[in-house]
Amino acid sequence: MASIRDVAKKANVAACTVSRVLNGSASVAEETRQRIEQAMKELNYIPNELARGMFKQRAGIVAMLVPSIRHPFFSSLADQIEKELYQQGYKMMLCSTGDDIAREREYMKTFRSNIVDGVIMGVSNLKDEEYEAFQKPLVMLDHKVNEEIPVVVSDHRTGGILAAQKFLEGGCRNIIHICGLDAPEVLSFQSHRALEEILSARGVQVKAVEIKWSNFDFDGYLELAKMILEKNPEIDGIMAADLPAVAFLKAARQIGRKVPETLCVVAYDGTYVVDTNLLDITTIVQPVKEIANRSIGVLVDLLEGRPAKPAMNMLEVSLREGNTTKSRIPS
Amino acid sequence: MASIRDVAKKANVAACTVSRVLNGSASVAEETRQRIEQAMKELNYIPNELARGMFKQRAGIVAMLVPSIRHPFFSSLADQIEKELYQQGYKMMLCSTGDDIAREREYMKTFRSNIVDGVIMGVSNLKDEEYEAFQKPLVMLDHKVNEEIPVVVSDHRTGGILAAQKFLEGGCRNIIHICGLDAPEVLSFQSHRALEEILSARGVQVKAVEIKWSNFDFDGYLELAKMILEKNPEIDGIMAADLPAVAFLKAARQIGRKVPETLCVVAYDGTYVVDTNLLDITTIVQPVKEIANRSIGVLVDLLEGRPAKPAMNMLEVSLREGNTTKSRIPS
DNA sequence: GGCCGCTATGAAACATGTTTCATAATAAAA
DNA sequence: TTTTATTATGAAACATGTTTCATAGCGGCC
Repeated sequence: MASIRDVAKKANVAACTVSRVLNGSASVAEETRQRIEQAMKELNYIPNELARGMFKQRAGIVAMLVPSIRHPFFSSLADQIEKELYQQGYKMMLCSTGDDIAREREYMKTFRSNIVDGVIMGVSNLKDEEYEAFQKPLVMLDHKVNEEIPVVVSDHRTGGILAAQKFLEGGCRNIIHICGLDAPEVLSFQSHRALEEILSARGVQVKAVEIKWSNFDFDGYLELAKMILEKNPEIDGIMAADLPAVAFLKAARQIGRKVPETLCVVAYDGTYVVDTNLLDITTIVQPVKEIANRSIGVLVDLLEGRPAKPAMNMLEVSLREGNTTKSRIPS
Repeated sequence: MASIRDVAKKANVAACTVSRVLNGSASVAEETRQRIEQAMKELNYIPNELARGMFKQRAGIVAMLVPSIRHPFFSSLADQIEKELYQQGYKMMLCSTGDDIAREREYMKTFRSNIVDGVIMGVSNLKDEEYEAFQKPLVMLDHKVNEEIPVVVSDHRTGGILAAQKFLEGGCRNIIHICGLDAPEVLSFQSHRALEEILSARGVQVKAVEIKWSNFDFDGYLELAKMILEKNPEIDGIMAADLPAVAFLKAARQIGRKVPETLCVVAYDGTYVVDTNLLDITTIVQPVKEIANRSIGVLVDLLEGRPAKPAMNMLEVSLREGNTTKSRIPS
């Protein structure tokens, strides 16, 4: 690999002059510049980004940590994030934890070693102190650590409210909510709070069933869905992420439950998984593009020393009405 | 950020001694070691991987370039690749081109600048010379450049043959194959060749319709599918990647075509998209795990200077029979 | 003619961790 | 006791690109 000094030697100048040509950082005589450019071409020279990054204290890479890369929500989000980063001149390092805490901790440690400039945390199972001790710019998704570390989050409370309305309109009395792990900092749990608040007030039962996001396996979801529906025939409403929601629809069909007549289903996320379904699924849609845009906006501002935006970034969700819920109950 | 010299100063030793403790590369007196470890802890020291990589000429990162990160096949593959890389001590940089040649070229240039050690190419729209000129270890997926650059590929020919048999069993006479861009180096096109070879010999029509993998949008596929089915009522067989295959199933239902009675559908890839469908879809399954395993195996051998395996790595596909094809035609 | 200021360029230092070579000190062998 | 081997450690060089500071050359101005 040709280095800047090889180029310098070939062009009969000092290394610093080559550097000046590379960066346009100072004036170089036209004749010298041409000689240097010629030498670079002949040696097929490409500057070593590691060395550059060492000096600049910048790697040009942002890490994103998610529970699973193939999960449709996270792969859609990573896709958008990579596009945003590309536009801002950064590359994306994408890592998954499989919801394994040790792995999350290990990756966080790696990220501190100057190999990335900042991190988007799409998973957060460590203790708050561990995020606070992280000395680089960090953007948390769906998880509030403190007033300092920026968070980007969908308005899950509204998501819960919109879903609750659908269940009420459908006359449902027993709802199951398939959700992520419960923890006060996990903001997506707000949807559950809202759901419970509204529905309990009307005497509707709401039960949470927790599952992990990683290592998702559709057949597992399907079995779970069948079991739940068979053991609890009184269940008449389901809220779940796209994939488990679809599993419930498939299970319902297999055991002969009519949707939406005797079972209302609301999917949560709005990835392409709901689009591919033969049914038109009622869905709470998270604004993936805006989440990516805001996350990278906030992170890059931090990285490049621009004034910090507010730490809390809440983005609107929307309801897409399908026919897995009833529009109005005949009274 | 504390550097190795700060640690050295605090522990009253030279930097090289700290380095020896870090790497266990030479003997250090027990008492000195403890003093150094203490200093590292107090300073919250983490070695700078950029500097390390510069010396070692190794970044510890492998790039993967795909047309789209959210495409289910590529996100599943990237997921497995990341897991394999993790086990081998590498991190994954995941980049997408959106099938844009300029972007692919730009990323390839970036990858040469020592920021990654090697590349897995899940997309390949450049000229062969450009891959040949790339001076780092490279593994191509589904694309043979020459006898030197390693390729990992599914046995698409067998995939085509298996599908052809299903169409013959179902008595289909007019097949449409939705496929990627035609190019002699794109090995996935072998499935089309096989399909055509076998079916033409039996007087069955086969037509290829080319689409791009990136920026896939299910509604677009759905429109395309409807248009094709409506304009060509004679079509009675479809082979397509999971997502467009599902689009055809949805389109068929919307315009009242019976599957499999009057339309046989074979999906190609076998991602979770086929699992989520309410129908049990006949599918040619690519061995994603093996592709990831083999790709990283070959790449890491190259990176670590182990003897090269054969350049061509062909992996078996399998057929998963569902009920979107007919098992046997009543004669 | 002498001083000012600008352009072009190089030498050297720096970013950080690693390695080679040299040296001192101690232990073992003769 | 002297020689040899071994252990522990540091100084300096290296990997590569960037920046600061110094210097030389040249045109313009009074």
